Amino acid sequence: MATIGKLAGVSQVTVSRALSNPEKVSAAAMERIQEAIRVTGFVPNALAGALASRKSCLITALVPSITNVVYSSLLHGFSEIMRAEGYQLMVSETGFSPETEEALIFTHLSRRPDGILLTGIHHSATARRMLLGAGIPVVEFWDITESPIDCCVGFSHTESGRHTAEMAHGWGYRRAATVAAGDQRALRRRDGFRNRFAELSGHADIPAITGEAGPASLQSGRAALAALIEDHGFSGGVIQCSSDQSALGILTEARIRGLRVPQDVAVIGFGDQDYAAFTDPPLTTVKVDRDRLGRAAARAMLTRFRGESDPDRVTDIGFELLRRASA
Amino acid sequence: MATIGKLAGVSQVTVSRALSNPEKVSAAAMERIQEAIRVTGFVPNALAGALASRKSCLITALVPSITNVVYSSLLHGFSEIMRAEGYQLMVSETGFSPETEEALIFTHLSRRPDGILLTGIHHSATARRMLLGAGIPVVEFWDITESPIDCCVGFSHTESGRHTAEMAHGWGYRRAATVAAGDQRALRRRDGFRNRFAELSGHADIPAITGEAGPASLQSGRAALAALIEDHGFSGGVIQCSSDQSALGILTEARIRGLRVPQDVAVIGFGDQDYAAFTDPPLTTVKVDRDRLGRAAARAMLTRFRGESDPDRVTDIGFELLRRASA
DNA sequence: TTGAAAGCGCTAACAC
DNA sequence: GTGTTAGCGCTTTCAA
Repeated sequence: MATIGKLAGVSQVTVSRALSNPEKVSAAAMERIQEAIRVTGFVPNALAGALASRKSCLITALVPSITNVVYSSLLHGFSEIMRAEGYQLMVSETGFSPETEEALIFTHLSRRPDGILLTGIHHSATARRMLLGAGIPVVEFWDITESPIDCCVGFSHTESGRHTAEMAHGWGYRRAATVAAGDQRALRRRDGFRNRFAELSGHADIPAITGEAGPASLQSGRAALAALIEDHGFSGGVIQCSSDQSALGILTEARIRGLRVPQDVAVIGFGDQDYAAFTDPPLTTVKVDRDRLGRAAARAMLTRFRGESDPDRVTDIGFELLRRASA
Repeated sequence: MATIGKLAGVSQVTVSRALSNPEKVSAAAMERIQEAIRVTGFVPNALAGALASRKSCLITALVPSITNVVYSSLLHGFSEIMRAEGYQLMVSETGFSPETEEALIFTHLSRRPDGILLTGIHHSATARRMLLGAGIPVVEFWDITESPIDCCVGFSHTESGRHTAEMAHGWGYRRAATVAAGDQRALRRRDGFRNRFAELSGHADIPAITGEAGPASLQSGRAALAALIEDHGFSGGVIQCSSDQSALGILTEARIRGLRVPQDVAVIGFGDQDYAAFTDPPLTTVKVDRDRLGRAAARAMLTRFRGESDPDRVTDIGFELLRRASA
């Protein structure tokens, strides 16, 4: 900046102002400064700027996995809004591990972000302490709780499971099974479903296949149906899956085994992936408006930046069970 | 750090050393420092550290879209290795737009990353100038060229199209069509295919449906087959698609129209998404080892950090046509 | 409208 | 092993 200033015949401070408060610089000086910038290819150092102004224009996000469309599409919507406001996003993957999350929160906080976005509402005690100590907006998304660190926007996973059970029971299903990935939220959807379906149907024996924490794959869905039939004596009914991926696997395995969907096996997925409407048969699934969620999370953060008093701490964006032909 | 020092009875510099060169600090001092850190919940300021040391431990990446598994899985592999070496990743989406890319390169460079990762080999002149001026490693991935900015790792899209044409012709197909998204690389795969297939079959009329730049969707695939049949009089043969997504759309539309795959319509996708082996029929598709690509890109960058002389400028990781039942 | 001075929180180079 | 000094490249006051 000093160099630019020399070239333009002004001081370094004026260059700084030209970049951040253009209206406070005379047109003549402005022109010479811009010319000097063009000639030199000057790129300001945002690190120094952030250090001096205590504003990094950086938002940090932690998600379990970026290859999972559920999270990446959320980040997409979120970052789109934040970028329009001048904020950049730094993302890391926790791989569904609380320990990794804790370590990453420390690393991220050391970059002095203006805000932080976290997945889910369960964080280690140390993590909570660091977050609180950082004194920046924290938004937890994809789940809700009455006691967020700062604020949260999402929906109740337990409720989505319960609702799925009620609808399935309403459609006449009397037998059920569940296939879930091992992560916190998938398990709560599963439990919500099992408890409610048991209440309604009077059958407490609802076979459950539980995978590892981590992304469910089509393969794991296929294996799950095989296990359900061969190891658990599952002989028909509705299967609640924790993702559309595993639901697609079940559809595939069912076809290979000559089972009719939904007559012999009915399938309900979760996520409403873009292919869900085009599987054979089309997948009945729980849809969460991820675009809206991403935007709501961005709005919550921006509201906090503006320092508005008494902003909403918890935003429930709900879910919707889309009935298609698979159940 | 000064506060920590005071609590531990040492100077601020010793605290700094305790964190970055623990071996240069006495065990006694170390212990008191760590205790003070624990008590205060101190999180060092990486911004200030980066400013002073001219090393940000930040890698910046630009991809067209993070919701596209092709790119996100690459980032996943890349960041995994980089994180193990102490580097964090900042990602932004260009949305397939060169203008956006240029603007983002400027923004990213202002954060003084230690290296930058770009998608593809086509960048604006201004972008190239900025990149060169930054004096940091630049790795371009997902494509190759003889004249990278710094280095590139990927494969030849034209060649993958040509190879697909040769194989399809070898399998006995004599008629073809293409369905491509509008981005640079999809178009080169398409052109490679069309040129080679025309040479081999002697039929120069290969109907081509070209979409917008941006992610192809299942829907666009369905629409493409409809257009092929209704507008282009396509009456059978093999269809080369620029993604598995659109290929799945074609499979879907074919089933709805009562067309047999591959007898009436044969389909070849691109990407080998995780569901490709499980569609009905399983999808013949071009596979690129994305994990390997991500790792190769990371290795290229790390090699440059070590300042090794004469590192490989271009790494071709190739591709593979997986024949399944759809063609 | 512009500039001078101070300082953001750290690391690098040197002394002790 | 530890401390002192001098910046890193900006923004923020304050004064002119």
